[in-house]
Amino acid sequence: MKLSDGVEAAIHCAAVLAQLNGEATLPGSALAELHGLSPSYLLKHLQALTAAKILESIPGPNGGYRLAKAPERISLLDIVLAVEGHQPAFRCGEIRQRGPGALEAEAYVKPCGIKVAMLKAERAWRAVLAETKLSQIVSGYEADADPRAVAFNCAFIARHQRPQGETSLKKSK
Amino acid sequence: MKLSDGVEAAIHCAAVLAQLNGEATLPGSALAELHGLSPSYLLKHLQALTAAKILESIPGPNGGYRLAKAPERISLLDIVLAVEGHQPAFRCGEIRQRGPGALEAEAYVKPCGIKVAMLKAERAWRAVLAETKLSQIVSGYEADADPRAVAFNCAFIARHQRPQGETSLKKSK
DNA sequence: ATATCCAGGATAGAGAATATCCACGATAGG
DNA sequence: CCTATCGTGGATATTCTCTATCCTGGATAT
Repeated sequence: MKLSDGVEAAIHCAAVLAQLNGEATLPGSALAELHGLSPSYLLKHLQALTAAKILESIPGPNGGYRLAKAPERISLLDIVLAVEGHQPAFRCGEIRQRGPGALEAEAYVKPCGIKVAMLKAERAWRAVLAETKLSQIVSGYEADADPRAVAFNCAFIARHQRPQGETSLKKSK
Repeated sequence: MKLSDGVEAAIHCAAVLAQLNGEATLPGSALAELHGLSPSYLLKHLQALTAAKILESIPGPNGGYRLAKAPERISLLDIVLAVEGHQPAFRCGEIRQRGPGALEAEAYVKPCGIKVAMLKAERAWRAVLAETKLSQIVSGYEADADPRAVAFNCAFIARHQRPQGETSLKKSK
């Protein structure tokens, strides 16, 4: 069992976008550069997050990505499901209905006990992810990470973010 | 994210072996036939369970598999880890150490907050699996499954199990 | 000795995840 | 109106794991 690598990248990106000012956006290429990831591949995951209404995308020059809602309302589960899909990790193949001794399909009204137990464990996993919000990740980062890393991140965001709404400040460089 | 199919087969097999009498064993080929699975492939998973000390194997004619300990002392987590390996589902790629603002490795003493959150969720998943014992799966099966299926299973086991310890009863067929 | 069974390595094949590329539509700015 | 920038989405190649099978060798009861 393995979560796809895209999950990690997606959470990191969402955490960065949570630090933008107001309606500002950040282009996908900047997110890729900041994390040292391939732009072409990262865009796929950003699109998945956009389709899941976690991010918003603004096309055109001065466009980019931003969060679609407050970081307190985005959970890690939202992000994981957007990237990984909604299928449970345990897929019951109904082995009990195979082999000699198999009965008609109608005989299997009660769900397989093994499936029930596995899905119960998965619900516990999802519950923890659901109560962990993006805002907690961000404040944890700002509190625990090396101040130099935080400062660099902050400056990088300030340098690349695009203010939205009106034609306003000129980018200094 | 997806659990390998072997997990489902392994749990079913363990549940069947839990229904054996005393020290009796059941050959891997019988387990494969009972579940309608390929013997060659199922053996791989049975070997993994044996290596994890969940099953015991007896070589030679009259040999086979049996549980290595009481079903109350075998959890679903034991089986899942034996088949899937002990690596967590979320592997932190230390994305935070990549990209332009990366610092020296010594600057990252505190673990990544994202990793911590993901592993916490995984611990919750494992905790539920750890407290679900094979004995519960078996009694749940005997209580909920179609009586005909239970009877067939029981008869199949009686027909194929191999009593151990002494040269005793002759198999009727 | 022989037949039965498990152990474990070698080896394909299938399918998913990873990684790129390109044509297209949208939009801000000149 | 033209152009440069940016996201969308499809097509494609590559890599890797899981799935599945086979075969040799070792152990053991008859």
